[in-house]
Amino acid sequence: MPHKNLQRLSIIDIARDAGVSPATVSRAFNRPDLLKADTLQRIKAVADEHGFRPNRVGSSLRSGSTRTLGLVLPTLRNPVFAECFEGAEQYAHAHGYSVMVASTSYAPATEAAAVQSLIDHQVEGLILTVGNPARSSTLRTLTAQGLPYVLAYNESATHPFVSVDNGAAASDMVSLLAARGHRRIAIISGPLTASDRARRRLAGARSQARKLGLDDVAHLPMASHTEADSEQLRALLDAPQAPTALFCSNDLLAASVISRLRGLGLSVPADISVCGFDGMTFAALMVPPLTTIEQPSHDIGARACASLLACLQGETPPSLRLAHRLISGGTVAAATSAAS
Amino acid sequence: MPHKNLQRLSIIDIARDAGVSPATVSRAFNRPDLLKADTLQRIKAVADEHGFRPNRVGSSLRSGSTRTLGLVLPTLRNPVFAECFEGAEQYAHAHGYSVMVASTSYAPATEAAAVQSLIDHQVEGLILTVGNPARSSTLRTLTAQGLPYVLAYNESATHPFVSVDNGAAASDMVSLLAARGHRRIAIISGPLTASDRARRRLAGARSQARKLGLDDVAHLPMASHTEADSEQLRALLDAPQAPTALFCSNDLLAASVISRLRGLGLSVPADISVCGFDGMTFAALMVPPLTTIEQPSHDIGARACASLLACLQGETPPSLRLAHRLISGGTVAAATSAAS
DNA sequence: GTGAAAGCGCTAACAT
DNA sequence: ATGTTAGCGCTTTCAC
Repeated sequence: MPHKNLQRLSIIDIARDAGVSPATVSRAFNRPDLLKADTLQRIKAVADEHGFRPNRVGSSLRSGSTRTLGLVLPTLRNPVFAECFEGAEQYAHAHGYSVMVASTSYAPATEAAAVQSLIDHQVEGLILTVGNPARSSTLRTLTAQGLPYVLAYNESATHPFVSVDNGAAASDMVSLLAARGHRRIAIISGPLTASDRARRRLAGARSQARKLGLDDVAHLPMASHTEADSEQLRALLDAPQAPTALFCSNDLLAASVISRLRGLGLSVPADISVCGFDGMTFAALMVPPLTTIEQPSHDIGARACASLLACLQGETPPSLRLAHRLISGGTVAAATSAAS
Repeated sequence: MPHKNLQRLSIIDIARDAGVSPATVSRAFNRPDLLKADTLQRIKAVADEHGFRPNRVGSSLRSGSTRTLGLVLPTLRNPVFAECFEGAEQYAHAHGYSVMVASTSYAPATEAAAVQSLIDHQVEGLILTVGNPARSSTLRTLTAQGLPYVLAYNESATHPFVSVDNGAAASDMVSLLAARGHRRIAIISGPLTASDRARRRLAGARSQARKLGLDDVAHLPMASHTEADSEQLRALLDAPQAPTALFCSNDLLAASVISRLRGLGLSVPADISVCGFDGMTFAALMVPPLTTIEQPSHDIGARACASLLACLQGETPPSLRLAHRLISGGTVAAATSAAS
């Protein structure tokens, strides 16, 4: 049974008890292959007896390696990012790394602080989702420091990333809506300045709408990324030439839109069609299930982690656009005659 | 503009440049009040010029304090736990602490590994949600090590915790159902062995059902915490004396149940009533909104963190049962004549 | 196959 | 108000 060790033991104590030098104890944990079998066994026995485990702080300081990665995400309350975290966490653990997460609430100041805190902790690299890679001072800081990083969800010409092709995905969704007979589509998003992804999705949707000869795509930006405003929705739908389909730039927002529409007395998809983007697990449980674009979030996290670890090996892994998948749920119906 | 500092600077380099001793640079960052204003300013200037920040690994090793807490949760994909994380993270940051999270997937082995990893990182204390506090070997390890910890969501007679009163909350829900005329209620849960919370909720519901003279509460345990099985549901509802209301032990499961019921051709609440437990933000966006018990998850995280920090000060904060709130959504209707 | 010794970056007595 | 010094726990040449 383990002794109560209030005062933590060190490698030196174990060395003394096992009748070896501290260096040998160190080897027992890091390069066990270098030791004679019975030396190793004796050391392990003593260590176990005391419940001893090497202090990573000492180890990190001496070796200059913390084997810890940083992960910076807007919010874990969006299940999409939570999945990404779990993907990254699992991949990291499987490869001997730990991860420290920080959430930024989409605020650049919080983002900068989070990254700084992670750097202070001597993380060896970062995975992050930022508002806009092109304007991110955080990213410039990282480059200046020479600290490896990989973006997740963001796309960029100048920074390494793992994402889906947001433009193509939005385009696919517009094609689906068009195939269902919708010609007047509106995009609902959060603040564009805080999300280049929403901007890319908007651009992709508009371009495809033009290509298919649909009406101009209206854009309704909300103050929040995840909450729709009833008044704005009502105004949009009361106008002449109101859209028959609402394409929301994320699933949480889509759920909010559907809920608000119901408050306005409209039913989805009977009165109006709605779709989202993200493919959070929950979307499939909605009644009816949400029509959306599924992003492989777990994989985005895992692959971003893989890329980052490759960076740490001195490689320069390519940016990745993983496959998205259009999930046809029950919130998009065939367009009927003009609504009012 | 910051120089490119590939080779990280140390306090000694800054000291040399600023013409002071290393100790003074250390004080500039930790006890700035001890320095003469212009010494401080000079040091800060030099540090800024190089983008220097003290290495926390060195600091932790020397001071014996990492100012980092561990947080161990079943899964961040349940938004309830994500909110808890954000509550803890915010509280910790506001008090100068960082947090390392780990998710366990409800697996005891993963839980043990996660805790060990956190201990290796020399966290100063832990907040954790375990399957069953009474049988948790992890908790025994922590006690043996003398490492402070606070449970979140769990209730226990022997371990410090922050939660709601699960039994009372379940009892409230049963009262609501009874008031709506339901006399045959079934509880749907995940595996009970993996969640003492589900067990407490079941016990609370049963006790209240007896008190109100309702029929015996049936219990239908699913293989997963968050996914309902259609066959099991069908069997339950096809039986004579089928329940008119299904009380699910968490919101994710409730959403799954509602979705499966729809697959069986049943509509909620017209054909059958369903309610959940957790109060995840998303529950309010469901159509109709889910009837559930709201737990103050953000607060549970924050208060658990506060309690843990109090432990670190040598205090012994009391366990806390925070207030829950019954949210009457639209998934519970008045019971009609016996279903079939 | 194992030991001795130096030092990673920092802080905390203890001096002055 | 600031400097000197020792050492936190560990890894890593370099010996033997």
